[in-house]
Amino acid sequence: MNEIPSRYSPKDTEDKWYKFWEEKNLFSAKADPAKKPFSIVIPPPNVTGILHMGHALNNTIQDILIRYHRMKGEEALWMPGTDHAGIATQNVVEKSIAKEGLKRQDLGREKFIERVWQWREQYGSTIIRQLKKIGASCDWQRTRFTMDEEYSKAVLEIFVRLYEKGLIYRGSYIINWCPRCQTALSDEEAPHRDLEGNLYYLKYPFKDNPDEFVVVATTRPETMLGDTAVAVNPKDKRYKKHIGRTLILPLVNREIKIIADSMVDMKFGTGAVKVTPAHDPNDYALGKKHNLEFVNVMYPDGRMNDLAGDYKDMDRFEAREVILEDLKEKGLLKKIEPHSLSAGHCYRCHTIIEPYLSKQWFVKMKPLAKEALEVVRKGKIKFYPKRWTKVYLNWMENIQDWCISRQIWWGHRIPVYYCKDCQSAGKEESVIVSRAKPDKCPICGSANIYQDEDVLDTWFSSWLWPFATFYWPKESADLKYFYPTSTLVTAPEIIFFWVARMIMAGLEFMGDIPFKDVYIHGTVRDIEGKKMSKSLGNIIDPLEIINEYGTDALRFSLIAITSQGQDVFLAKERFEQGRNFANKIWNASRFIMMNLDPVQTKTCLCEFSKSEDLDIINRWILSRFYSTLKQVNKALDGYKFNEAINLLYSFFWHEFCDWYLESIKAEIKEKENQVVMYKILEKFLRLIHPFMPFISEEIWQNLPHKGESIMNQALPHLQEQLIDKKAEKEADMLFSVIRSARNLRAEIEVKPEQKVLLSVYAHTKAIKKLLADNQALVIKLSNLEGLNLLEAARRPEKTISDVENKFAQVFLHFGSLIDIAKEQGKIRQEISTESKRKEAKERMMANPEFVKKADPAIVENTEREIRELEEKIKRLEKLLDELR
RNA sequence: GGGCGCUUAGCUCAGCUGGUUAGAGCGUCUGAUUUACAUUCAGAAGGUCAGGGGUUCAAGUCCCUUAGCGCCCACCA
Repeated sequence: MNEIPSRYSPKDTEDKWYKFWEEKNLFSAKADPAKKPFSIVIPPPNVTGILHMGHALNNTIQDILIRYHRMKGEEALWMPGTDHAGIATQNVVEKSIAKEGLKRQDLGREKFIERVWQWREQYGSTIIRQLKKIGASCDWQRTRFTMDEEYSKAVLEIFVRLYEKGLIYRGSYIINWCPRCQTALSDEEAPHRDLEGNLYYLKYPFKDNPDEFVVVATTRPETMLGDTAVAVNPKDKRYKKHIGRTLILPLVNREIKIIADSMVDMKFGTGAVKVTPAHDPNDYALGKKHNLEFVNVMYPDGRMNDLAGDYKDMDRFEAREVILEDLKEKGLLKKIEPHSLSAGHCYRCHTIIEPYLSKQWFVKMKPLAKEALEVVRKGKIKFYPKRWTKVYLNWMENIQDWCISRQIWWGHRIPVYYCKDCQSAGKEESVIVSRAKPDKCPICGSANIYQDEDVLDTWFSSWLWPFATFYWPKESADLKYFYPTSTLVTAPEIIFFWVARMIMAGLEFMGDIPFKDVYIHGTVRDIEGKKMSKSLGNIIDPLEIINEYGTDALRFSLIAITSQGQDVFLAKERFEQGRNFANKIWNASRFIMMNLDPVQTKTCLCEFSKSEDLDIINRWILSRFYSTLKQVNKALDGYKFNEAINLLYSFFWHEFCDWYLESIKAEIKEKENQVVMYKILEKFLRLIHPFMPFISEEIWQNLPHKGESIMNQALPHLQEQLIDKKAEKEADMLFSVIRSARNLRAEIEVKPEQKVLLSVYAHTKAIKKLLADNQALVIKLSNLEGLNLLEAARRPEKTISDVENKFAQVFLHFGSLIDIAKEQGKIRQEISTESKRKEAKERMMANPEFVKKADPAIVENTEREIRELEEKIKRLEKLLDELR
């Protein structure tokens, strides 16, 4: 066994085991009525995606849950797949063809979409390969894509059903328009960001008196070209007399009226607001109400159009500057004030959104939201951490209709057709909503029909993910078995986009919630708290970490620093802890394997069923293992991953390695040591496997074992009878004497190789017996020449004492005379600290309220502590006396 | 304008339903290398739990408040 290298090398093991798991088909899940289902649908990454730390965290958490439940004996399905990510993907492919000097319009719709599919063939599996690198145990044979034929059918089905139910409508409204992507966006896709801008005060002259003005304030002066009114509050004394008068809109010389509406805030700006119904949602409402003209002055790409007169073809921001210049020249720019405002930004390209009037398709959300609110309010769906519940409810309560049409090519084309003949006959626009392309117009019978050019919002397909991945609307045994899924693991950014909508879709189309628990993890940030992004250059690439430290190290460290739902501040050095831990597991296992008699691994622990059959150290470590197991289970069931992994870490390193293996080292060939160390290692590997799948498999395969892979073994079964609090206490006592000895050695700088004599006066007979029974252990671990158990509480000559030990007075024999003053100082210090503690406790006891109201166990505890402190102080005083 | 989170050791953070002397990792300091692991071991130093007020027998923990940092939502022209 000497050929096992002394360092764990992830590169030699990871790909090997991943391939093995795949070949053995160990990730696959089937509906099995005999087992409890556990299912997770992956938040489908964009096909354009490459793995970042957020993915690494998100998918590590899911993999831990899946592996954990699989090993618990449940039928665990992790449904993988990718999202076609309409705008993002189209942008990427547009960039790629731009290298050939092409625009998508040059290719035409069909050819362009062909190119996107080609692109997907070539690069679309990158993210999947990368997920495999982090150990994700998805059922890859089920991998879905939101543009798959079956999936697309589900998307159209949903559209048609919602339309038939009257929940989808088409209409002209002010929507969020990205002039760069040239498409409408939903409100969620246009997050507001603060901007430092200006408030411009413009003078609009009266028609009947050009020397008289109304001053309006605006942040977007370029939209003035589309003004069709000026509004004032009817209660505003300043303007009351002007209501109904006509103004001449400067630069365009359009006549516009002053109208009155209570919506106008008298306190803002001048109290008079220019009304641009085609370029502002508020103004749109005013326009509708007051029957104003809607003048759209921009092209879809953000340049001014022919209604903008001289400003035609200028970009909107260029036009702003020129318009201001021109107004200034005419003396119509009264002043400019700095003004901070916020504006929507395209979530794909960060361009400032233009509120834009256009005809789009919408989903009525209020009816869908009703039940989605109920299921969360009633706790049928639970958020972890809980606080996200409120965020969800708040959004759902104020839900707005959802703009679902996008003016791009890549996506599910809207299943709506129009009849050209009807249109040219000037009839009401005929809308044919159909799952398949109709042959002829149902009204006029003409075959001259065409499909709506728009595609659907990507999220309109994502919200079906928990059931469309099971080939809904077909009924299948899998859908029945695995739906509703168990847990959804995602990031907070995605609650509105996806989580909320999945809940609505699930309830509407499946008649049931899509998942029971929603675990929201934090955002991965850099060490300064900034979001990791390419443009900031602060990315830590998970693949680089895997390369340098190993996947298990990556997973360990990510999980260890992620407390429930808090953002993760990441520095590269954090992965050293994971790497070191993997190495520790490796070396402890290596040590065990080098000393393992394979015959003994067949021995059942139950041979030592009576506790006295095992020595204290073995009883202790077994108890500690099962206590840890119990706590880990509890932590995982409550989604406290960091707690679970920290428990495993400190158990293995600080208890199993530092104390247990060191304790049994000299007698490692003893049968009981052989059996216990082997059993614990093997069980520990199973327990750590969900967190660190590769190293656990590698070692487990090299240990004597039954079964083909650790990943389909059962989790260690909790053996309550082996949790032995008495053994834990006794081991603590032994360790504390050993620690005392080590401290004293350090205090007087005894050379490590120098053996010294230790005298101990145990506070109770039980402790004395324990020490007597385990002399060899204490001697070994403190490097003593002997252990002298004292009959009386008297200081032996030329010794120093450990004043802090709770269980015994510990004296280290020191060859020459000791520094009496120092020893006295130490003791006095301790007497003083302990006296203060005792006084504090006595004050508590003297308080009748405490005795009356506190938990009796606490009171009893306090009393006991006072007694113990009293005894300790007495002992210390005696020690001090003896020094005189 | 609302809402949420954070403030605990030099750094990054745990700390659950209030109850022993508040913990970890990293870093620092002392010592150790024929011994499974220097990616290691033994030990040490380091904290008025952001400030103020309150509730309670008892507050890092619950409530109020102030300040700083961060995030989310909102039709502030």
